[in-house]
Parts: sequence; structure tokens; C-alpha cells
Amino acid sequence: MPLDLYNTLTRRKDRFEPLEPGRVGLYVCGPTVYDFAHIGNARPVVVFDVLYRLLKRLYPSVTYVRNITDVDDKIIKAAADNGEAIEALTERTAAAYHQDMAALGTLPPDIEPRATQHIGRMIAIIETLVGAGHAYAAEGHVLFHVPSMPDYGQLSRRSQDELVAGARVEVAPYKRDAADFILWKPSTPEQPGWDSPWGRGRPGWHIECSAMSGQYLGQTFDIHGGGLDLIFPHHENEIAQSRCAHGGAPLAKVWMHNGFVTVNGDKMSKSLGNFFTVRQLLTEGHSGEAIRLALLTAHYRQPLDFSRDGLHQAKAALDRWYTALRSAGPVPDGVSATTAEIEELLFPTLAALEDDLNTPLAVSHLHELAGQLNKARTPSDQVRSRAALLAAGAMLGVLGQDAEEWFKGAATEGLSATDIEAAIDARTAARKAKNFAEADRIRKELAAAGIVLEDAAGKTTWKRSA
RNA sequence: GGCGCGGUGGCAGAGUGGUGAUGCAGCGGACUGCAAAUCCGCGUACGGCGGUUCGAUUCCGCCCCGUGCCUCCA
Repeated sequence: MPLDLYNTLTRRKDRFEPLEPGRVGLYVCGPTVYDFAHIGNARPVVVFDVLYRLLKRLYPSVTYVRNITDVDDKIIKAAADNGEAIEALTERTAAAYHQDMAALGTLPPDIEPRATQHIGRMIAIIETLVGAGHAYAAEGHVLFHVPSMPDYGQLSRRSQDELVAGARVEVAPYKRDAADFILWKPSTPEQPGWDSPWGRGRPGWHIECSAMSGQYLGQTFDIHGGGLDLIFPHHENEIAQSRCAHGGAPLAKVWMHNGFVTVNGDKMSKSLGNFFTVRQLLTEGHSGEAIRLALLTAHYRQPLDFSRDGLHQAKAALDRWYTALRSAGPVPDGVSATTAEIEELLFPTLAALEDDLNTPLAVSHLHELAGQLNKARTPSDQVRSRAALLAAGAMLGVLGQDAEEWFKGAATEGLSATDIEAAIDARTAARKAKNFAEADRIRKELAAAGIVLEDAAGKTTWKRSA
């Protein structure tokens, strides 16, 4: 099955072919580390994690680069507000980011470069741009001169006239053209800064990605991803810098952008204050797996309205799948499924993902596989459907834990597993004695503590129903 | 003003020029001491108005509503 991906540059789904057979380079814009990641920040991480898993399955060599922006004016401000050293803030926030993204079941990228460790390369690119007449120094700043690039604006499909007409900010006096953007800016003594040919300063927002993608993936690579709001100006400017520094070579072949997470229809954003952090939801007791699935229930280019109800629906789906896995019981000796058998069952899920990451359709195929597992009557059918369900789950990055653990979980409060099992034994004895009043009393007592009992095949199992 | 996205059954959410996914919720049935889970069955859903077509939710036009970007933003 071929892989089709929607390319923002062409505005249509295109058949994907790696630039070099068997090798794929993927660059995704990572976090600016000054605060906890919210669900809107998490969406691209989860979406591109699914892409990464798919690419790894389809191609022998995949290099996934996701940067950490650890120099930025928001960081300077947050550190000042906290009375915290910049480095302490960025280290702390980056560590929290790693924890939270791991909780969402995302694989770490192959390379996670930090902006502050690539200043030299940024300066070199800026020097090249100045030398080629695409950039100029003015009042300690270095700016990219947008009119020097005739085909600027292809990604966002904006003409330079429109940019000027729509400019909503005051144009700095040192700009030759209103659309020119900053490559390097001066730092005051208390701001972080590096020596450069233009004095002590720090990089502008866009140049870091040009430096890091170029270093790890080369001048032209396969896929560049990020959120919709990065199309303009960030990615447009990244393209301008990189192409003008590289003799016009394209930066990335495919540009992918995920849609926004909204709350009651409005974009979730830090400035609006309508955000849920991943950490907050995890603390409330939502599983990272349910958060992840909630983010995958809408197609990645569609807006996703986030709500706790959506989270509960995702959990219900996971309950259904884990129930199927748990009910199937242990695999009998000597029964196994062949790779070909599993692949056949996995095919629809894979085909859905290969069609521009149609995760909602893939989710429906997981439901189909769970249904097949529930209906399986022979050990070989069970083993086959179970293996296929697990493999399909792995494509989405879910169903990675043991089903018993999913249901019995780590209870931070309430009854321990030992207490529960003792109560179940007492109830089983009562049932054997046909003392159903006592059996029901125990069931009710456990239910009040959030424990649901299920009598099946002569054995009683339990789960926490939070 | 420029550029863009969306409006599918109670909810979430795919998809398609013609037998209208999937899940949740709801209803009925099987199973169960009772439940739960599971299985079986059940729904005159495609914002409005025109057009193209034998046939449109799907293509085209206009309109309405919501929403995003236009140098903080995933």
C-alpha cells in the first residue's frame, strides 16, 4: 500500500516517495520550554508520533528530529517573573515535557537538538544570507529582506502586497521593508546573548529551525511538520532563510500541519487562558492513553474540540478493547498465529493510516478487531484476533499495557487488591451457599468503593470504575 | 480587507455521485441467581437555496452560521 500525505505546499494529498529510497527525514517543531505543555501543544506530538511509527514500519531508516527552543523572549520573561535562572527554567520545563509526552505514549525523537547548542551554525547561515544580499544589519539587528526572494510566500499563499496591507504591528524603523523579519537581535547585558559579527545578541525565532534541520537532515529533507499556526510566519520564514542560504534548494518536500485543539469552539491557547495542561489532566486521574486516544479520534487536519466528555469516550473505547483482550484469556500452548494471518487482519488499519493518517477510521478498525476477538470461538481465532488488535493498537500507540493492569490499575486511594479479592472470596462462598442476599450485599459494598465485579466462566473478575 | 478551515443521526466522528462506517448514549432480545461484560436486532443524519446529473450528503454557484491565520502561538 502506498502512503499518501496531504501537503500544505501543494494543498492536496500527494503520493509520498522518500527523496532517497528507504530513508526518511522528519522534522517537527518542538516546544519552547517556559511552561507546561497543554493539550494543544500535545496534539502535534501525538499526531507526528503516529506518523513516525508508520514511517518506521514502511521504511528501513527514519530520522525524526524534534527541537527544543530554549532561547526565546517568552523564556526570558517567564524566568524573570519566576525569579528563576533561565537555564533552571528551561531544564525543568524540558524535563516536565519529556515526562508528559512519555505519559502520552509518544516515542522520543531520534535527535532532539537545542537551539542554544546551535548558535554557531545560525550565525553562519545569517552570514551567508548577508553575503548573498538576502539580509542586512541595522541597529544591531540583522533582518531578512523579504523582497530579495521573488517567490516568497508559496507555503502560506500570500503575496507580499497582502502582507504589507495586513500588517497589524508597527513596523520597526530599521526595517527596509515591512515584511522583513529578524534573524538576529541585540541582547542587553542581563539577557542571554552570544558574540556575533553584529555584536552580542541572540537569534530570532525562525533561524534555529533552519540551522538544526540543515545540520541533522541536510539542505532538503522529506517531511516537515507542525501546527497550523506555524504556516505563517514561522515556516514561511524558515523556507525563505534556508532556501536563500542553500542556493534555492527546497527545504522540505512535504509540509504537514495539524489542526487546532479548541475549547467550546475557540482555539486553545495560552493567551486566551482556556487550556488544559497534560499534567493537570494526568493529575486528575485521566490516563495518558485515554488523552492520547482522544487526540486521535478526529483526523489530524480537522479541528478537535477538547472536553472531558471526549476523554471519557476515549476511555470507554479503551475499556472495550482491554475487555476483549482480558476476556480472551491466556494463550493455549501450541497455538500461534502466522505473520501473514496477522497482517491480513491488520491491513485495514494500516491502509487507513497510509491514507493521510486517517486515525478515526483506524480506530473503527480496532473496534472491528475487538468485536472479532469477542466473537472468536476457537483458540486459533482468538490468538489471531488478539495479535491483530495488539498490532493495530501499536500503530496508534495504544494497548501497550497489560489488560489486568489497565482495569485494576494503581489505586492511590480506596481498597487494595488484597482487600478486594478477600471480599470476592467471601461473596463466592455466599453464592455457593445460595446466600444471594449476602452476595449482593458484598457486590454493593464494593460498588460503593468503585469496584465493579463481573462473574464469568465460573470466575469473578473485577475492575475499578473511576 | 486578504488568505484559509469547518457545519454529517442525542453526542463523538469517518466516508462516498447510486445498497448511508464506527464508538458512546437510547430501545428490544439472548445470556446471567441478580448484575456486569459480551453477542443479536433497532435510527427517514449529511446548514439553506439554486445548478449539473437518470441520480448529490458527495461536483458547481450563491447565502447563512462558526472558526483560524495575517509577524506571541502547536
